[in-house]
Formats: sequence, structure tokens, C-alpha cells
Amino acid sequence: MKRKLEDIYYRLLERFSYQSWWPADSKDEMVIGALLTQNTSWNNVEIAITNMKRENLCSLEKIFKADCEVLKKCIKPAGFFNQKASYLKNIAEFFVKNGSFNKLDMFDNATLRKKLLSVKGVGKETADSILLYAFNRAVFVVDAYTRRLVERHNLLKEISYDNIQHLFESNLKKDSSLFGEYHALIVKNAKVFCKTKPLCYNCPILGI
DNA sequence: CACCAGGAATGTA
DNA sequence: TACATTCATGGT
Repeated sequence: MKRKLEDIYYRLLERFSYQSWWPADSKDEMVIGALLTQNTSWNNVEIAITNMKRENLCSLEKIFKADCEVLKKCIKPAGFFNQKASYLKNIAEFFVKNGSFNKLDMFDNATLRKKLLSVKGVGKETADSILLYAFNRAVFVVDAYTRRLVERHNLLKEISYDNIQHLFESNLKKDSSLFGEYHALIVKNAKVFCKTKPLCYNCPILGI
């Protein structure tokens, strides 16, 4: 299994090269993007983030103090703007009241993950994305594409978030850079080959 | 026009 | 625990 997961990784890497995720100018922006991209195309998230930068709202401190209506207007292109505005407020409050990244970095992976999951609007994938890309923790992010990949290759009998995450984490070197690239490559591959084929049929890289 | 996108919360059984 | 529904915009 270890060999199989490494093979998939190197095939993706050879085709697409390093992605250097997460695409953001700051850790704050990373967290903001993680929430906005929930079930939403990255293209729409970029529009929303551009709007937030124009309104000087692209930081957790600013969001914490921002007017909700202005925030909603900015993130409207990213969809679910009513929910996401309140979710952004929640995560912003969480970081502001917990001393931001420096203080939160004192906690181990499991503890920090629980704290993030306690924020309304932050689920497993969002929490793990933040752990990996903002805190540089060796946590594997499982998204819809990763799930498809595991399903198509029959890598697991029981498909669940926790099982998929354990599959990657226990068979690869626990390296945040590796995990970050792997997840980014899976998404990159999906964007290129799954545009008109949602289930990744005929993907020339992975043979699925 | 239908379908989907780098999900999560809530309700039901 | 396991599904179904809701949230909403923009691209294909």
C-alpha cells in the first residue's frame, strides 16, 4: 500500500510539478480561503478575497470588527454568503481571543484540531487544512477528490474520512510538505481532468 | 437548462 | 450511526 500511494504521488508530481500550496499571501488569508472554499470553486473564492482586500477586510482582526453587511457583500461571489459571513466571524473571534497563531501553536495536533472543530463552521476538512497549511502540521487533508481516488483504486473497504486520513498518514512519511503537496496535486489533477467528468473517468495520470 | 465546486450544520429515523 | 436537506454564486 505504501508503494501504491507513493507511486500515485510521483506520477502526479511528474505531470504537474510542485504546487506550493496553500495559495494565500498570509496565514490569515489561508484560513479565510479555507472557509470560503467549502463546496465552492476556488475561482469564486478568489473573487471574494479580492473584494475583501479592496475593503481592507482580509485579516482575522479586521473580520472580527467588521460590519456583517459589508462582509457579506464582499464574499457574495463565493456563495452561501449568509452562513460564511457568520462562519468567518466565528473563526476570526476564535483566533483573536486565543492569541492567534503563535499561542495556538503551543498545542499538539489533536488538541488544536479539537479546538478548531469547536468553532461553528469548521469541519474536519477545514480544520485539517488549517492545521496543515497554516500551522505546518503533518495532517493529511481528505476532500471529495481524495475520496474518489481511494474509491476508484479500491484502496479501502470502508470509506470514511478517518479511514482515508489514516491510510495516507500511516503509509507516508509524516512530513507536512509532502502532505501539502500530495493534497494539492490531487486537487490539481481533478481540476484538469475532471472538469467534464466528475468521477474522473479516463484520467490519464491515475488510470481511473 | 442541469450540474457541480478544494463542506458543514441540522434534522430525522 | 447513517442519510437527507439546506445554504447560493458562477462556470461549463
